[in-house]
Amino acid sequence: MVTTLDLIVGCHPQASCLACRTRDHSICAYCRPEELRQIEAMRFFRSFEPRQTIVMDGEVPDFVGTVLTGTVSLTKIMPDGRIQMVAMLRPGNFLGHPYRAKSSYNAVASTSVVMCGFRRKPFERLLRKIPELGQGLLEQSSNELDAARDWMLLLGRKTAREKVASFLIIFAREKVTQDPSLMKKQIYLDLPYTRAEIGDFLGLSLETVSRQFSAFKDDSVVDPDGKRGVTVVDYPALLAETGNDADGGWLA
Amino acid sequence: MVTTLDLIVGCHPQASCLACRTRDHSICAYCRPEELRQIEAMRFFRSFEPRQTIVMDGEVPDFVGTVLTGTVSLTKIMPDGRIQMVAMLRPGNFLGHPYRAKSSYNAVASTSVVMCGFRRKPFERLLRKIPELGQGLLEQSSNELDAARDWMLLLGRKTAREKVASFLIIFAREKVTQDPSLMKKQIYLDLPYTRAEIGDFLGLSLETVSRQFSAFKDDSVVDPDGKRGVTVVDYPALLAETGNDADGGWLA
DNA sequence: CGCACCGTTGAGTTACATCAACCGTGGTGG
DNA sequence: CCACCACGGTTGATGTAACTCAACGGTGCG
Repeated sequence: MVTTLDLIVGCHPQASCLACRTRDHSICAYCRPEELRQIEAMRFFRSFEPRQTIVMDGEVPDFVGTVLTGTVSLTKIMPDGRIQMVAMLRPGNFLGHPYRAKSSYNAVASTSVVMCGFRRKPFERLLRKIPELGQGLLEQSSNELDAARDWMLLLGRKTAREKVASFLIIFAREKVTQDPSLMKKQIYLDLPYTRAEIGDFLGLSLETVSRQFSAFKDDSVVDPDGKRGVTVVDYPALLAETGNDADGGWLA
Repeated sequence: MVTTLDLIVGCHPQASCLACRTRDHSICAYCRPEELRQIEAMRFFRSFEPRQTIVMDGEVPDFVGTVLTGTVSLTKIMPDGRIQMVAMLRPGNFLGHPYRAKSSYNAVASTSVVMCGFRRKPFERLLRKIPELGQGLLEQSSNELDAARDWMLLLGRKTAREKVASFLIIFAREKVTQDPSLMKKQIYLDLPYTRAEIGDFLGLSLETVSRQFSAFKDDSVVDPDGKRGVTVVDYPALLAETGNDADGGWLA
């Protein structure tokens, strides 16, 4: 029997991880069929609704896992309520730190999310048995570190305009790398965030985010639809507004 | 024969890694004497002068390694010259990403630095042979990721005053954890940075950094000596100025 | 219908950057 | 030896980018 979840995930839970669409971009990338079978025996799927919190800051999560579909956002909150987003996990990315007890951030599903999870302790055992998993985990961690550092440059030194351009480029580039011909066409993006959340992402108020969107619209660079949709009208122009040189950063 | 380098490092190069003072906080922490012997055979020491650059952005470094003494700063530079520091490596921390070619930041020695290094390729081979090294590396990476995320909250959401307080607390806490009685005493800090560099650290101009130092002096919280030295007069007060709740972050 | 939520836009404020002057220190070379 | 300069730190005056407060419109939902 094929369930909705199966369709979303792209494989039947009882089928092999071999069929998993996101495997190549996940911690399982280096695993061979033999190891995948061991992993398969312990994994389970969990799905989350938009705005549902997955892990709370300070909490000891009993599960870790890979995002299969949707977007998970990691945020930090100051005692007085100021919020900063500190990571955006997309399909293939891993949530949780093995060997670490408390979480140091909130993890919230920004869209509908399906994850391939493991209970923490058994996963740690698995990790000791399968060094390839460790390599995958290290690679994930290094990628996130790179992203975090690009993000730090953005937060510390970029103008509001550059921040918003950089934000949009992250999503646009994802599509452009899939289909390079898009670079010269219009690119429609369905952002997983509200203006307020984009503000939390960029260290801006929601009003300035909105104003920058309007400014780019006036300059015929992007065309927001008043909701979460934006179409990038002039990709090269937008890229030039980020303050980076051509290939700069993120998931580069 | 014991050289100056030996004294700094705390062990003779020809002696065992067992004598290494920073081993417990490094990627070697999980290695057993047998593995340490393998590592020993490949490591070499390198020292750097203050302000000497270790790796350049875009360059392919042929060496990776652990900081033994001093402070190494990782910075990113925008095409127009804006600078943001993105990591501060202290003794025990690892510089470089195995399996990654190009560096995505500049690494500069902020003080005199001694590193325990490896050529990149042989290190990658070592890494495959010794899974414990991988675990150490993963832990380092996770720690840096945590630090980077605290830093992102700082850059995105904190005021100049909170930023400077947080900056000072990083160094003060290091001493306090060594000797908790210091918490109620005056703590002298020899910062490895100029005001301009602190600005690059915090995403501020050097002038506002200076002004915040003066403001804290007026409030009898710290007492800068006009150079790189500062004595923290009231540690709890400084802590309260960071905007975090008591235990908040960094190398916590 | 009424309400909650999201986005936009305007007016006024402010925290920080920028520009600029000044001081103390240490190094260098005449 | 001292004149000179480069460098780091401090402080003041001024400008401005972004925040805050506030009002208003559209959309979806109970």
